[in-house]
Amino acid sequence: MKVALPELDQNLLLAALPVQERQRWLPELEFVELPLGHVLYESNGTMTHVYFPTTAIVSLLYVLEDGASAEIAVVGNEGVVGVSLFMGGGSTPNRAVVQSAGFGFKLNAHAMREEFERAGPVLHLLLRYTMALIVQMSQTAVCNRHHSLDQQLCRWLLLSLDRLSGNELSMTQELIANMLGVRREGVSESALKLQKDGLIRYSRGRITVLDRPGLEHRTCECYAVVKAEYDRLLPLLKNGSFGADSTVKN
Amino acid sequence: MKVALPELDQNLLLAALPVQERQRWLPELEFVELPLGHVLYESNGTMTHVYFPTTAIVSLLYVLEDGASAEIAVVGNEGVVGVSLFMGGGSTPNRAVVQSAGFGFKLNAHAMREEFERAGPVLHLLLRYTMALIVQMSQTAVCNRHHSLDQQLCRWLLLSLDRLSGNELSMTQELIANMLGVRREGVSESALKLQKDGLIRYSRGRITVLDRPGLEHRTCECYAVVKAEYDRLLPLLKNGSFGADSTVKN
DNA sequence: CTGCTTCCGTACGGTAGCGCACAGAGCGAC
DNA sequence: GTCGCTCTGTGCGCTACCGTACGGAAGCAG
Repeated sequence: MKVALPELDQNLLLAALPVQERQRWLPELEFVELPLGHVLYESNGTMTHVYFPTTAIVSLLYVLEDGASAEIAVVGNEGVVGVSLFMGGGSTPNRAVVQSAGFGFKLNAHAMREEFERAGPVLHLLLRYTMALIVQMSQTAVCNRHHSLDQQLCRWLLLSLDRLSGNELSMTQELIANMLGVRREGVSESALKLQKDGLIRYSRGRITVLDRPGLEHRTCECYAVVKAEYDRLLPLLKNGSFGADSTVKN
Repeated sequence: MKVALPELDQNLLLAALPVQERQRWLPELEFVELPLGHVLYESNGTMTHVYFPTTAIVSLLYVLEDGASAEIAVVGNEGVVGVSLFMGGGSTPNRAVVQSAGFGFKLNAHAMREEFERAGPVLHLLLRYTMALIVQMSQTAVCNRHHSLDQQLCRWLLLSLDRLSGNELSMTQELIANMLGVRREGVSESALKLQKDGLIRYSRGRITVLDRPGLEHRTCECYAVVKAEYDRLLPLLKNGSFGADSTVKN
């Protein structure tokens, strides 16, 4: 019973797989490097695989006709990139791009669909994750409407931080601006405020978070809502009894 | 074989049900009136039913702590309200409120889940619809970020129009403002521009659309993208062969 | 007709973020 | 070193939208 591959458990969805499914998937899963900026899917492009990030973070970006962009949601080791493969349709008008370099597993579309069709615990797991993703998207929509750049930057930093180990992220202001759909100069100003107040340290694409509670205090409610919803929908335990009792009440 | 109930076919999802499922659902479906302003779900509230609007339009609103709000998505006769019932979780941080009075069917949670568990064609139908909903949400997010109120108003009018028969909608500027998450005065100004240019006529909560192509010309790309995606994912034919061949390629 | 309520038009100062332009600072290449 | 590139700070006018306030118009009730 070779259920080795310790990297597997770094992705919470993979970690939650029941033993049987895990066995089935093992030969199909491919451990890949996900370098910064790598585009997993282009908007409306064909999707040949789904990705389960372990240490990487992937942004779902919407790119408008004029080139302007905005982040719709972010996926890290808690999730999977490419839900439309099993949800149906097979493509979305989004671009999926690696926001923070790292690794992950990829699984080919066929295997994914086949597993999904079994309608077993994996289906429910994936659907519940998708539900969490929906919540994140809708929160992004209101946040874009109502909250200040200062608040959104904090939210973004926290969301990224949650998906990384350590308290440092490498990210230029230019890239953050693309994600948030704002000007680089705006990010510069907001980041300076945070730096002046000792919450972060910033230098040429390296951000060190010094005061996480401080960030949480400054951000809008959106961060907490999204986090709470992920925790509620995906109460993933590393000891992995998740697949067994997979139906959330209500 | 009593597959009567002509109202059933007014909701495209119900219309697309294979005969067998239709028979099973009939005794469970309840035809209800959905008056303007009626709240189907409160944020994070328990959901006892899902709703299939026929002539009504339902808005999924996010209401912030300070009372500000924004529309996340809109559901009419093409869809179903309450996806989190089958997706998992059973609640969302959204409020579902009737934006345009009309009718619809409601189905209790138990029946819904039971059907979903059968993992038949209905599951795929619902998931594909959910995918379309996701696209709408993400489009809303970018639109909120990048497009002008003028454009968004046009988009909103068109989305509503698509879900109604006729070219008239009854809607105060106050309500539209709540949906778009802007000031009423802003809506007033934008609507006036449209009126001056002869695209709509507005009077005390009644909007008559005079020049639909004109609206389409003024709106942002978001409207077309969402519409195209709905058409792609839910190519529903009224002659209802949809359930039979329910797997979209790719 | 009178009065009340709802809905809509308008005005005005305030501000967050944009577009643009440019200067300095860190860092690697040579 | 020094050149060149990337990344970051800063300034300035501009626009869209906000908050607030008020007046008028349409419609309903008596």
